Amino acid sequence: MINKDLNFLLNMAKVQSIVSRKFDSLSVHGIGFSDFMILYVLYNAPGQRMRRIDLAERIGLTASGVTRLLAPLEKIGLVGREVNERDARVSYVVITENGEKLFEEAKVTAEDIATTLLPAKKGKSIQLMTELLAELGGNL
Amino acid sequence: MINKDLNFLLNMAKVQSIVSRKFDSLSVHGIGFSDFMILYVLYNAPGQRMRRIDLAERIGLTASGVTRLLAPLEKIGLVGREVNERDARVSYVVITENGEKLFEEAKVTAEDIATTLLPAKKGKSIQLMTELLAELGGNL
DNA sequence: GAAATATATTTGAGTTATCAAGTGTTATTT
DNA sequence: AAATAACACTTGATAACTCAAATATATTTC
Repeated sequence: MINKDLNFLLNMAKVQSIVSRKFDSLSVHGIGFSDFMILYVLYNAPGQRMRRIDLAERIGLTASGVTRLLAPLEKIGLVGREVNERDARVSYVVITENGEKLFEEAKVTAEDIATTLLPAKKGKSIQLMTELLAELGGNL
Repeated sequence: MINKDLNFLLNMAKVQSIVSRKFDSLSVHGIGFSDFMILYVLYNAPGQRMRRIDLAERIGLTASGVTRLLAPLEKIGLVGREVNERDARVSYVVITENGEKLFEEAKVTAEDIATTLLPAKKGKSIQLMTELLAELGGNL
């Protein structure tokens, strides 16, 4: 009916839709899936800081999307903003202490949800899929 | 840093984001990714028709989302609406002749894009991932 | 058979993203 | 050094969803 590649992409879209809805409905400590992703990346970034554009690239969104996601996170104090002395175009995003704390808590919940969602005994499949995703740009 | 299951889900989210953006920017015959999915499912449904709620379940969206996606598709004549004589709550979605025609054209483009996006030689990985996705509800 | 419950769909309000265009700054030409 | 291009980011308009509640039927229970 449809080739394997397209079939794969359609099914990935469907699964992603189901998974993200389940994640958000379990509402991991008041933040959404993308917010969690941002905190995760910042938490592990050298100096806990990144340029907005690099952050966007890293999580697979556009710069615009990142600007809009960060605004509320900044407002509730999970991230902060720092200028670059050498280049006034750049403004770094920094994870705050509160952001780190919240991430550490949310991480536990998120891992739980992930493990619940994924069928056990699929360790090897997950490994393979993670490798394939990495080749598709999923190198978070 | 983070367990394998969660890492997998984060990477899937990222890849999905990249893929769907690429798909939509190539604008497959004026319809979006989800629209394409709807036409695909209807095209292959017995009688080319489905209840809205079954369609929603099938593509991994909510009934509400389906209602909103169908409205413009109906307006441009790619799908139609039919009542169920036995149950007045139900209204079937039917793919129209124009809808079928457009799907057949869009399918070619979509398959091309999918194949371009996925690295060649990954036949076996795709197979495995498709199987795992099926276990996660990705049985389109 | 009336009342309570369940089901299919739509709607109102809000969220999370997009693209294209705008702003301000830096780097590169010429 | 003035003009041009490139870059980082934000903003306005819009799309594609979500959830919770509303509407309109059907089905079950008593």
